[in-house]
Amino acid sequence: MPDQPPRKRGRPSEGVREAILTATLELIASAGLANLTTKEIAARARVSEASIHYHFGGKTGLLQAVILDGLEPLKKLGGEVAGDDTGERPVGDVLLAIARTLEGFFDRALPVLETIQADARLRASFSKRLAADDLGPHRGVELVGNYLKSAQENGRIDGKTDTAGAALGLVGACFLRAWQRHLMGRRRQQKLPSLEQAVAALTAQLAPR
Amino acid sequence: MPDQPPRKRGRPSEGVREAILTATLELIASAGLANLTTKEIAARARVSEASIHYHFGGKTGLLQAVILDGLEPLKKLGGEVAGDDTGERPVGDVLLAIARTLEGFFDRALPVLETIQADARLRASFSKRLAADDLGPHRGVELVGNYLKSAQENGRIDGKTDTAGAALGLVGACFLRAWQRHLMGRRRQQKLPSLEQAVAALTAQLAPR
DNA sequence: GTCTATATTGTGATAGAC
DNA sequence: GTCTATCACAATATAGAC
Repeated sequence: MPDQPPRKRGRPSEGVREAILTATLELIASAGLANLTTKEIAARARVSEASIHYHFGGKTGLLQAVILDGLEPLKKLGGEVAGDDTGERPVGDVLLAIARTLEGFFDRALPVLETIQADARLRASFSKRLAADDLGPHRGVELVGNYLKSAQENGRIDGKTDTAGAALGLVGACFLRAWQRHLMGRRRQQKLPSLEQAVAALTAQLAPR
Repeated sequence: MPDQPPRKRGRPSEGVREAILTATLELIASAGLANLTTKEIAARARVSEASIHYHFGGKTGLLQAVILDGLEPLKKLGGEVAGDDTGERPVGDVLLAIARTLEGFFDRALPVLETIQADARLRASFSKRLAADDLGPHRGVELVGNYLKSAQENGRIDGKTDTAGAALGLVGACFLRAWQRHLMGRRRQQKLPSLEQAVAALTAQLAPR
C-alpha cells in the first residue's frame, strides 16, 4: 500500500495573518488599547490565540506590525495630494480638497498614533522610526505650506501673508476636527465649525489686497 | 490600671489619597495607560496597594477619580481668559495671549482625554459627563469665536470674516502643537511653525479692509 | 487608615496533536 | 499552519493585624 498522498497538516493559510491585523486595528480604533487581549483579538479574527504567537511572536510583535501597517499609507502623503500651485484651480478649491484629504488621513492615523502614545514600550521602539520617516502632523503643515508658498509666488495670495503660519491654522483645524470626532463620536461633531467654514475664512483673507 | 490612651491605629492620613492621584497622573502622562499597574502606582506614591483599594475601590475607581480631578480646571476655561473685546488691547495681543493659554490647557488636558479615549469603559462612563459639562476642544473654539465676534462688532476686524472658521484655525493650531509635543517630545517641536507665526498670519489678515 | 500577606482572577505564552 | 488544552505568572483585589 502506498503512503497516503502527503498533504499539509492543518488548514491552509487563508489570510489568517491579515485577519489578525485587521481585527486588532478595528479593536484598537473602537475600544482603545486598554483591556485589549489576545483572546479578544483571536475571537474577532476567528482564529486561535496560538496563531497570533505563530505569526507575530506575541502581543508586542502584533502591535508593532499593526502600527507599521497603519503607518504605511501615511508615508505617501504629499506629492499625491498637492504639489505646487499650477494656477488652474481656484486656491480655495485646492485648499478645501487638501483639507478633506488631511482629515481623512488623520481619521486613519489617530488610532495608530495614539496606540504608540499610550504605551511607553511602543513609543520607544517607534521613536526613531517616526523621526527617520519624518512622520507626524507636521507633514501636513509642510504640504499646505508649500502649496501656499507657490501660490504666493504666483501672486495668487497676498504677498505679506505668513504662509507657514496660515498652513498651521488650516491643518490644525483638520486635526482638531478629526481628533474630536475620534473622542466624542460623530454626534457631537456639530459643536465645531465645518471645514468649509475654516477654508472659507482663510481664503477670503488670503486674497491679494 | 486604666486603658492605654486610645489612639488611632496605623499611620494618620498624610495626604495618601492625594499622593496616589498625583502619582497616577504622572505615570499616565509619562508612560501612558498601557502596562499601568497598581503596584507601580503604589511604589511611586510610597504607599501600599491596599490603600488604593481603600480610597478608590480599585483601579477603575482610581482612574475615574484621576480623570475627574484632571477635568476640573478645564471647566473654568472661558470668562477668565477672554471675554468680549474691550478695545483696549490690540487684537493680535489678545489672540496671542489666548493662544498661549489654550496651549497650556491642552498640555494638561491631553493625557487625561487620551486616557478616556484609550479605555472603552472610561469612555462610556464619562461620555455623559463630557456632554453635560460641555467639555472638549470646541470650548476653546467657542471662546475664541466669541472674542472675534465682539471685536468684529466693534469694527476692529474685517466685517466679512467668518469668525467661527477663523477661530477653528487658531485653536486647531494650538491643539496641533500641544498634541505633537505630547507625542514627539519638545525636541521635534521645531518642525511646526510657532504660535506667534500662526497668530501673526491670522491677525494680519483680519485687519479691516 | 495603613500595612503585610494571601487569595483570586485572567492574561500571555507554550506543547503537542493533526 | 492551525488548533485544543494547559501552564506560569502577574495583576487586581481581599483579609486581618496593628
